[in-house]
Amino acid sequence: MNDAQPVKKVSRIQQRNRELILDAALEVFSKQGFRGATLDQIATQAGLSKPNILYYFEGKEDIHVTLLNQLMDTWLDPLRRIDPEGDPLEELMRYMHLKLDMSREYPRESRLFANEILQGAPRMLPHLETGLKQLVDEKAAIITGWIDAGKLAPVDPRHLIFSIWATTQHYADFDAQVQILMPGGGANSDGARGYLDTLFRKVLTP
Amino acid sequence: MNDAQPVKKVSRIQQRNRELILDAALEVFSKQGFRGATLDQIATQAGLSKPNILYYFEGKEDIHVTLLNQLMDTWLDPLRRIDPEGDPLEELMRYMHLKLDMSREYPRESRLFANEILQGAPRMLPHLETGLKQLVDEKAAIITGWIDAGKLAPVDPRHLIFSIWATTQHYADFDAQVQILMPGGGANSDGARGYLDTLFRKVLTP
Amino acid sequence: MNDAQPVKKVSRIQQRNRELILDAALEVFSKQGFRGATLDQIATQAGLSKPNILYYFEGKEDIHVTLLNQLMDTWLDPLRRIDPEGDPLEELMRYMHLKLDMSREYPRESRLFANEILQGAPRMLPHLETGLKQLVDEKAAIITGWIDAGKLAPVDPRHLIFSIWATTQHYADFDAQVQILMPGGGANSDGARGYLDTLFRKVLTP
Amino acid sequence: MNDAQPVKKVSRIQQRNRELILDAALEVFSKQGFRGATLDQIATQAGLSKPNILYYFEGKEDIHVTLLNQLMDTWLDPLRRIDPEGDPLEELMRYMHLKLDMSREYPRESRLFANEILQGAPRMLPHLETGLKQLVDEKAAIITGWIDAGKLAPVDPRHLIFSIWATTQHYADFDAQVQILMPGGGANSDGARGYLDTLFRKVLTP
DNA sequence: TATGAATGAGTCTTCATTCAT
DNA sequence: CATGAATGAAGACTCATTCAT
Repeated sequence: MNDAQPVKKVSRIQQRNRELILDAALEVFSKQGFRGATLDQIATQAGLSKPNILYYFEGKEDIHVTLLNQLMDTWLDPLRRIDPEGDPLEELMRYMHLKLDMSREYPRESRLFANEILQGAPRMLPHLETGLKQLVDEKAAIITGWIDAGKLAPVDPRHLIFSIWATTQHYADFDAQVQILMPGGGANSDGARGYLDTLFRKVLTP
Repeated sequence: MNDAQPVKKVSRIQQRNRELILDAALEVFSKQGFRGATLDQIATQAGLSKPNILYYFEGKEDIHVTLLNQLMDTWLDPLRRIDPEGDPLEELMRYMHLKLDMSREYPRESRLFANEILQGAPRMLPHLETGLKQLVDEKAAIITGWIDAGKLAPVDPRHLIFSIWATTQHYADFDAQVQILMPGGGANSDGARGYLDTLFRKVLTP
Repeated sequence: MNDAQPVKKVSRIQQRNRELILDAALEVFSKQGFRGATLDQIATQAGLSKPNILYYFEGKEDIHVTLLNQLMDTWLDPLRRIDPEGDPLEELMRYMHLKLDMSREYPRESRLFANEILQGAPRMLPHLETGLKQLVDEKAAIITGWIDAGKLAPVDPRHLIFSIWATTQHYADFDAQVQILMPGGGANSDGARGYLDTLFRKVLTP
Repeated sequence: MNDAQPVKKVSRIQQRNRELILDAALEVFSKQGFRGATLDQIATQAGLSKPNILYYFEGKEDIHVTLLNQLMDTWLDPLRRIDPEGDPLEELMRYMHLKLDMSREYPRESRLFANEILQGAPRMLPHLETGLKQLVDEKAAIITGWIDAGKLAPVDPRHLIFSIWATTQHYADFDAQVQILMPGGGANSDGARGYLDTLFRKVLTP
């Protein structure tokens, strides 16, 4: 039970440092964008030396791509979970709330993604064209089915999805603006939740 | 009547070149972000030499700030036009449609703005804190007045505004994604207009 | 007669600096090889700043390739001049002496070339496979014709050419060794000329 | 009889690893030159880790110097074997053929040596100035004696040696070029042997 | 012996900006 | 007004070598 596990120990340092680096990079990339970020900033943020960063990743781009790949999975998970067997309205409302939660909990990831799409998604096009498109097509079909069954108001499913993305991610991506414009600096963030609940419930209810 | 007017002639060239540069810079900044853009790209795009660019502007930052300043005016114009005397629902619906038009006609401006806010608005904070905040406060008060008068459904006016911004600008800022996900590459863009009209009409109708 | 020629003046600076750089690069590359040479050394040798070097050339490789391209022409010129109509023995002896002269006058070029071939000619293969091969084939045919006409002793023309190259370039490429081994430090360099004259005259005379 | 012999065992591993490293280093140095080679390449080629390489050698330079030292002995052996008592012409012809054999069998060593001399022999000057020079002087005296005895045609013995070196090593050092220029890619390598035999026999025969 | 991890000193290259005309 | 030439500062990446185990 007290077996030495030197191999795993080594692996743990690797694991730990890769995570340190990815977290630091997420911080920096999400704030500065890919071109604006420097390895120096990432290294400082991670508490490692610059060459040590390059011991764990092949280069700046490698770090960025690794982040984006990891992100896609987490990011699309709520959409994947929309259950064709569930109650249509509640499934979609739950999806919207999950997206809002993610914007609140993972604003850096949201901004990283926004940055990438804004630049034309140079490093994500393949991901979007395969994984994302397929998933959206599938879920759009489900929504259409619900509408045809009279369980939802008739709306274009893709524009519906866009509007959920746009309104929820707005609180992460445009946070600087939100903080300025909300009385009390946006501290009372439940306003958004209530408003968006009303908004989407009204548009979806048949 | 045949007086030479060198000063004005110069001024015209100046005017023209400043516009050339700003247009080129908008193109480049909106695609690459501030840090990702280079003076070389802007110069090439403008058809001018690099030192000549710096004859008209003090530096890269100066160009960027000038663009943002110019942008703010145009960008906020539709909001300013919301008429306290008009019909509440129609005023807000018109505002939303104007914003959607702007996203369609001026996507570069939208992306430039999005880039800036994403980075934390380092070069626009003053603008936001004074001009924008004041305007939003003022219009929020108007909306609140309309709600209190029973002419609109009761919604938080600021979150309403955010959702209008988010949903309309989405089509400019996340265009790369929209193009991939919409059947036919998003060519039929009237779907968005119809959907958003329904969305906001439903949430606003008392 | 004293017309100002501003355009040419500009061109002259370019011309002059490109030559400065190429000469400096020849010095450095021929001594250190491609990988061993640094832009710093070339810049110092040329009396220019490092970024200024990169104003005139696209990079280290560009300088190297430019040098090699220029070199090929000069280097093959003596071979090109072998005249099918001339006296066979004298044509070949003249060629050998020209090659020896070039080793004496342009030892840096010889070493640059030797370095490149030693590394497997990574940046010259196309040149060798087209220009050089064609030229050697052509001259080999001429030599074969002379041999068939009984005007030269029967030798393999390609190995003959190789031996001329090897023996003459040796005095440039292996100069460090020659200097050590020749009494008087190889100052009396006419020994080589006399020896090679005898060597090739004996092997070529029918 | 069952005594453990850890020291000798260790020594054997040491011996084996030093040889692995030197062979790998020869491969890499001869292809890339000293500056162009990296410890990583040598380690990979040797199948050892980089720090392990540095356990056996003090550094990159140490490996290189060790290689050159080992090389000198082997390399000069054929020259040493020229027998003052033997038949002059046959001794020298045998020497030439031995050198040609070595170029064929040990091209990496030839290139390593050529690289070093090309760079001005920075790490071999002492060797050349003592061992090599003394040996060449000695053999040159023998050749001179043979010439004075009328057993060889009168040629400068040092230039004779240079030409033997140059012509035979050419097939190793300039192999990339030879492969391109010889019909059939130089597969039929006996042409060189016959040609050089003729060449030197003619120049040496009194 | 052996190696995963780490780094200081380069090395190439980019770029906003300045110089000189 | 305009631009060819030039550069200091910074940035990504390499590599021989050292550290820690």
